[in-house]
Amino acid sequence: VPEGHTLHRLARSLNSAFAGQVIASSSPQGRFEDGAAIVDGMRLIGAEAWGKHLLVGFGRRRRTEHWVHVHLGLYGKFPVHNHDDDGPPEPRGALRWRLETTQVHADLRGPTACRVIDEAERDLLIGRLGPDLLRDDDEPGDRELMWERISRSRSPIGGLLMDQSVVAGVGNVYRAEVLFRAGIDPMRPGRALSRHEFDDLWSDMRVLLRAGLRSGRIITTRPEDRDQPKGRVRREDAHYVYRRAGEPCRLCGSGVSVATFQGRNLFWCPSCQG
DNA sequence: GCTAAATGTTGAT
DNA sequence: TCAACCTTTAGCT
Repeated sequence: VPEGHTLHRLARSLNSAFAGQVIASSSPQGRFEDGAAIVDGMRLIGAEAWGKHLLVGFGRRRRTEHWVHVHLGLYGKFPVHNHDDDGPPEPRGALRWRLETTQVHADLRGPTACRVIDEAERDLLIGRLGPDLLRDDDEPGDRELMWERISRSRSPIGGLLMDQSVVAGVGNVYRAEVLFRAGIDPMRPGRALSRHEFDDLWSDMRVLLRAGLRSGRIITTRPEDRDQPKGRVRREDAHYVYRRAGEPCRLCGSGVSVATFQGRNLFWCPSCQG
């Protein structure tokens, strides 16, 4: 479930559960033993998301002394649970990192990255990421930077949107859906986009990401394009092209295509995306 | 009940 | 190009 919106939601839920609290930290699985021990007994100062990366700050007082960098990868999970006076349940399976207070615990499983870093490494990480459209501290210059990057590139726009140094937080679902909504062929070189097309793409990406942040789901279809326009959006109604290979396009009825591009499945409608 | 594939990235070959 | 990460779900039996 992890595109950018998931990580921002995770940062929120970690903050409401732990921010300002002294926490116990452990690695039942053992693969994060040393790191978990460093922040054990420290105060969790705050969690923040940058694209698909999560940074959790710890310190003895108010100042952050260590960051834990977490990346969920394809199927990592980091759910927060309440528990009663008996404490959290006995760890089961591969539990990389557990954070706990007397009331709540959070269990991290299956991450691609989980390591303790310092301020300099954090700056390095953030520095290699493109603008994150879900952060409210983004500057107008970010958009220009992204336009420069795209308008100078011969690479397909479908690849550029997945490049975290071009834009942070967009994944395979948003990539496919935002290009469909814009009517742009994923294989079109970045430099072949007009400024107008880019601006529309940028705005729509922001709209879709923010909707995902609000609802916790990636829903990109307009009600009138769904098979069932009313009520809760069913999973099979949520997207225009993502994972709909062979099915009829919601707009033109012709078959949705799929191809492997850079090791990932790319979905698009050849007739709507010119 | 079992298998394959998945919203991602890194590092080795 | 591929294995690793090791969870969850869809689809098939």
